[in-house]
Amino acid sequence: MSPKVLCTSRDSVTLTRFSVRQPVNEAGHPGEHSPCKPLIVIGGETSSSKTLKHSTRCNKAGQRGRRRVKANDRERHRMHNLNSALDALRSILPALPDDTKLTKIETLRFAHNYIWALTETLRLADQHGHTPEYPAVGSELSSPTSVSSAEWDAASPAKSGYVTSADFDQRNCYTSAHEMNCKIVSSDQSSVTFYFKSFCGENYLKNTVDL
DNA sequence: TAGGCCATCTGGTCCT
DNA sequence: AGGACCAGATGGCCTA
Repeated sequence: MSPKVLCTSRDSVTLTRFSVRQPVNEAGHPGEHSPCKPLIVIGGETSSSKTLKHSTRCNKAGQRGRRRVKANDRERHRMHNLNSALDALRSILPALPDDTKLTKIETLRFAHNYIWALTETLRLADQHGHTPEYPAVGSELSSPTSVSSAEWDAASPAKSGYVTSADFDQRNCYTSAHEMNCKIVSSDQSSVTFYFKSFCGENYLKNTVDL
């Protein structure tokens, strides 16, 4: 499952696996508009307006239809912005080995785990008396390597300063539905190695950060 | 073919 | 009144 970028619609990205649907009117026929900007006219029936009452009703329906079209456009735009933000989040997460694109929920969970792992790394660095050195803006973070589920299961958390994500959540009065998604497996004066679940299939990742 | 994921439409609610 | 946000419904595409 690796959709490819097809086209941009305003500030958004459209994916080939999700062809932009033509709007379907009440008769079920697709519209004739540009694929990147579906338009649906609702309540815009034309009438010979035999009576003022009928005309008023049609005008109200037409106004309602125009409002609905505008609202649809705003909603589309809003969701595109949301997707852009998710893409931005994906772009700063470590690349997966097979370059698989994370789904929305996977992206959020992966980010949660990754932030936790990095937070723990900083905490351990501080514990060892290091001053964290942040990479220059635009520089690449080290990419994690793939870990088998067996290796994940076998990995023992580091004894020194080890904290589970569940502990982390408790310290912050959170409850976590998914515990133990990260493991600090080793830490010494010079580096911290952690495993974390990517939430993409059965992928487990390993990363070592130099202190 | 079923299930997952997604984009879009839609009506409701809240806020300015 | 109009915009932002949200959740439900719908239907298309893809994969196992």
